[in-house]
Amino acid sequence: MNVLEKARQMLKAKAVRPTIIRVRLLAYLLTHPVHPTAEQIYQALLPEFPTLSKTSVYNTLDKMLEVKLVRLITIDEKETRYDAGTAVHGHFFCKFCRKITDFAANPDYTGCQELSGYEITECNVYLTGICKACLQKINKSQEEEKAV
Amino acid sequence: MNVLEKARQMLKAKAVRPTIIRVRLLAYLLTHPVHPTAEQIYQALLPEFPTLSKTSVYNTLDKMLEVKLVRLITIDEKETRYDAGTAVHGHFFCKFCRKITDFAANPDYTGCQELSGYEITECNVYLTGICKACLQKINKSQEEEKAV
DNA sequence: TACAATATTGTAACCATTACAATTTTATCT
DNA sequence: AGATAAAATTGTAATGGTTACAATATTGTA
Ligand SMILES: [Mn+2]
Ligand SMILES: [Mn+2]
Ligand SMILES: [Zn+2]
Ligand SMILES: [Zn+2]
Repeated sequence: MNVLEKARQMLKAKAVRPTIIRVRLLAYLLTHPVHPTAEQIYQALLPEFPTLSKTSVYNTLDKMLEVKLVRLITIDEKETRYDAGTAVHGHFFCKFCRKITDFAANPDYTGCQELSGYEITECNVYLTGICKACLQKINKSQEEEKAV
Repeated sequence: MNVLEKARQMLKAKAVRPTIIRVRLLAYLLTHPVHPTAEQIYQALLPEFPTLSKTSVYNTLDKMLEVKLVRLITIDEKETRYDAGTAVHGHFFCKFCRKITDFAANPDYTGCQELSGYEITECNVYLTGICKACLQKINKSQEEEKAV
């Protein structure tokens, strides 16, 4: 089953009409797990849907958020990002390249005193720092500076 | 030592000039650990500083973020909130009353494979749901509905 | 095909945040 | 104290992501 059919199935399973835009947008998220912004999604779909409006992107994302096919990533305060990854996982945000990467995280706060009696529906673990690739770049440029 | 003097000390320790606005703003955060927005901070300080500008609030907060006297809470995608709480802790966001409460959380991701070689500078654990008080309100109104 | 419900579009507005130049305050030196 | 320079604060305007809303197009059903 290709990704378009998969997206269609996922939408149907959540009783969301699998319109062409919804299917392609969800398929885009599934095949591009880089936590894109609404703007990036819009730009990516524009060639295929020349009349696409950004409002449709937001509407579609809102719909999918409602039924939990997509989750919101607010680690970058500048703009919201979206993730079709359903499995529980944490997010790391690199301050240099601004990329967001996944990592394994499955925190359990059921035993937490302060939260007893609370109903928890979403969980996000956000780490911020510098990724390996950027650290290497920084080290390299520092060495070059020393050499001069 | 009162909170103003404490705020002054904290600023000095971070080599940030303890100007009157900075001292009062930090003192406000220390005495109001409710994770206020920039707007709320501005409104709270306005009576004391009638000429206060919102730019100053943002400037002051940015300065304190730089030296880590304050941390950013991005759990509510609508607006950024600020926290002078330095100790490691998690945040719970109630979708109904929009209050953010603290809870004990000290995740350790040093052994995480995906992050080996990464430099982690910030850690945020965000939980979203419905707080105890709001759940009780909802239950009560549901009972009343039944009764009618 | 006709109809009603739903989805999509285009435009304008909203609003938190930022840019920036002008003004004021502060620290330092004579 | 007065002069000077650096830093902080202010006011205004702009930015940009997001939302409101009415008009248009598409879809499902009979
Ligand atoms: Mn992810
Ligand atoms: Mn807190
Ligand atoms: Zn990076
Ligand atoms: Zn609540």
